[in-house]
Amino acid sequence: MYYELSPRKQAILKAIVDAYIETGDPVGSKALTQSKQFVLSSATIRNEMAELEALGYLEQPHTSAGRIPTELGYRFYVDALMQDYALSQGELAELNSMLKAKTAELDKLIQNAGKVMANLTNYTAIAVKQSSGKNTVTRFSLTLIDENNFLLVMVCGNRSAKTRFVRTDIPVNEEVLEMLSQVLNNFVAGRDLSTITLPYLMQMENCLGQYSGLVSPIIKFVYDAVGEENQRDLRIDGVDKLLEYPEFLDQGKLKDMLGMFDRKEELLELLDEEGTNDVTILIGKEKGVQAMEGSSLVFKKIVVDGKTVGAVGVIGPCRMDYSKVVSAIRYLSDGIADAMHPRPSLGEIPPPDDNHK
Amino acid sequence: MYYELSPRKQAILKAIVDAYIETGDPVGSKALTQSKQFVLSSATIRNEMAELEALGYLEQPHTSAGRIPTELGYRFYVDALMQDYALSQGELAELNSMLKAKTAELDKLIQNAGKVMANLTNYTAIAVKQSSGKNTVTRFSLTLIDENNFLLVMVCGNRSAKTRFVRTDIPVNEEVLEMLSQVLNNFVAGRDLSTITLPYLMQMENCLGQYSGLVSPIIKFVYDAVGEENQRDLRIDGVDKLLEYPEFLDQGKLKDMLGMFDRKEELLELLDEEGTNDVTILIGKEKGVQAMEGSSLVFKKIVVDGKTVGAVGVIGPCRMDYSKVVSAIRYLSDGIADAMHPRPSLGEIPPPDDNHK
DNA sequence: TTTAGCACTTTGATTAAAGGAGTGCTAAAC
DNA sequence: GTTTAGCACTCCTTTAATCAAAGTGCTAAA
Repeated sequence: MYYELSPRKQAILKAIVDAYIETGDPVGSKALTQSKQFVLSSATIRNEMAELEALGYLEQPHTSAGRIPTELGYRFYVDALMQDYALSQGELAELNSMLKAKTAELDKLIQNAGKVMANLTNYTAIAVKQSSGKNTVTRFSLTLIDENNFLLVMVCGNRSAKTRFVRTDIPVNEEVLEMLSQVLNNFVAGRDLSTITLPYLMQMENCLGQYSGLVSPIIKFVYDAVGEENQRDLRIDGVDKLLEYPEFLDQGKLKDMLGMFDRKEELLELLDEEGTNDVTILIGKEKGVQAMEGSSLVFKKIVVDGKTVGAVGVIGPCRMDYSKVVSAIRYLSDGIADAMHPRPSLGEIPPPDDNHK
Repeated sequence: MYYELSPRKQAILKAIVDAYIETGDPVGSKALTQSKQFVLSSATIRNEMAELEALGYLEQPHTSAGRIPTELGYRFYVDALMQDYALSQGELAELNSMLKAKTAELDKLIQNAGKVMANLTNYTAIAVKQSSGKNTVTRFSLTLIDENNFLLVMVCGNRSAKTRFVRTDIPVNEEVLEMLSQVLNNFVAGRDLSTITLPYLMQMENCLGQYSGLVSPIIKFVYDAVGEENQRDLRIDGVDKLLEYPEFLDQGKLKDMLGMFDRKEELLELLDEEGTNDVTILIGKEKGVQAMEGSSLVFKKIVVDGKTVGAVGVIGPCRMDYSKVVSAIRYLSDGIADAMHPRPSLGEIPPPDDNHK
């Protein structure tokens, strides 16, 4: 698809995107000739720009403004034209000081990553602790608190556990809980989380005799817990950075963004983007999310021992300093993975056994 | 301080604040006479307004606009003039549906409280789970996973639970865990979290015989969990609601707010505001926080058994529908407290100082 | 194929004028 | 003494008009 662009067109496109990223003003033919990098007249450049526009890489805000890149233009830029950015000493120092902090705790690392990222790039940062896709329920454990309250613990295959306090109007005791626990384990233990649906859980009701009244709260909690387990913890830092970019002064855009930050699900879906294990760049509405119009999301998964444990990234206007952002994200994501990897020390979560039991 | 206001001045002030809260436009003398509630000419009202301005309750955006309340004006309004707002059927239903969810888990309740609050009031909601300094460990529960792994669950007095996977090189089985659990419960259950220090935990080592090797990961976990439990978790919902109020279109204000939401410490400090146990209203820069200029924070602590376990509130423009907000917050805060500590007639949760086992 | 030249469009900033809202003050009425 | 009608004044907002700047597309020549 891209081969249709002559080297000269590519060079012009690159120059336009670079300039637009830097200034935010539409760039005209004259500005390019003045930058000395082309020995062409503005008229020639105008012709090329007109063709780039016809091909869909550029657009004009209005008849007589300069050109700005379209989503396709940015796409081509990041795929083929963008140069690597070498992080400065100061930037490296900032990133390292965070990574060197003596904690191998993923939560903390990811939390800090967001802050550092927002600070360094001057875009809003996102950081997510991500549970790996396939997960099973290992077992349930019920702990009596008093006759109207017990604690439900759901232990998952990926070494995580969810707890939930359950209040019940039907008095319970150790024996009842034992019984309940067996039924629950028979029904749900060992199953993949995704196969635990509401209708499936309903079947439990029959097995509980006089305690079938307990089933509905429990079903709800199991269902919630399953949902929660699939829910990842998304942090967003530096929301106020959005305001530094005029594209978000339009209050409609800003509202879209803030709404998305609030809801989070949409954002998490975008982060699920499979594919590459390197930095992923989503430009504008590429993935069909309306609220992303005019914005780009750049992120990289954090992979430890072949498992995705989270991701860090940045969200900002399409007119984003991609090369710097990509370098920073790559460095940070890899750095966190490194920090997580070594030293199996006390109290840490052990690496997953291939089989237990 | 307030006695200097004649009843008529108070009525006029109230009418102005009410009108301004509703429309957001400065209100002039004519508008008040047209509202039929005063049998006075606009000239008389103008005189009163001029005096109210001299006293510091009103101000004019410019020479020939109407008047708007000053911070002092709002203060007097909420302290003395504001009428109670009766929540509508629909609003009550919304609040109740959240409270009725059969979970006594504070985290979830507070999480949902924020969402419901933002939705109901149309202002940005804040919800904080505040560990009261005083929290106790109710009990421990150990669940075997396989001979080298078990799950440690710590149940706290304030209805929260922490879990941790423990891997051990010393093979364990149900009996060992039972024994461990007893030792743990003897040592730690019922104690205030703040009294659980590292040296104290170390003493456990002696009681465990051949399993004393297990103690160190457990100690680390308990210690971590205690720390985590003391951390306050501030959630902010409905940030995009800010954009519905023209006072935040001024991008400076908006940036201040978003910055404050990002940092959180400042906000947490404001929430620490002691004093009343009812709804607290902070207007503008009253507490010396620059970023709060033009904004108000309304919140109420959630108190269970005399202990503050969190708070819910709302943040928005000074021109806020205080009466509705206050009603909603009061209802929700009390409702959560109830849900955490249901009526004793059901004989449910024993007060935390009760003996355990 | 490239370029110089030029007419054309659109934006943004500036200015001027008109309209509106609300006030403060004065003097008269209650 | 209080209240009110009347009126001049101030300041904001909107609209329209003008002007300069920026950038383009097109044509014709190099």
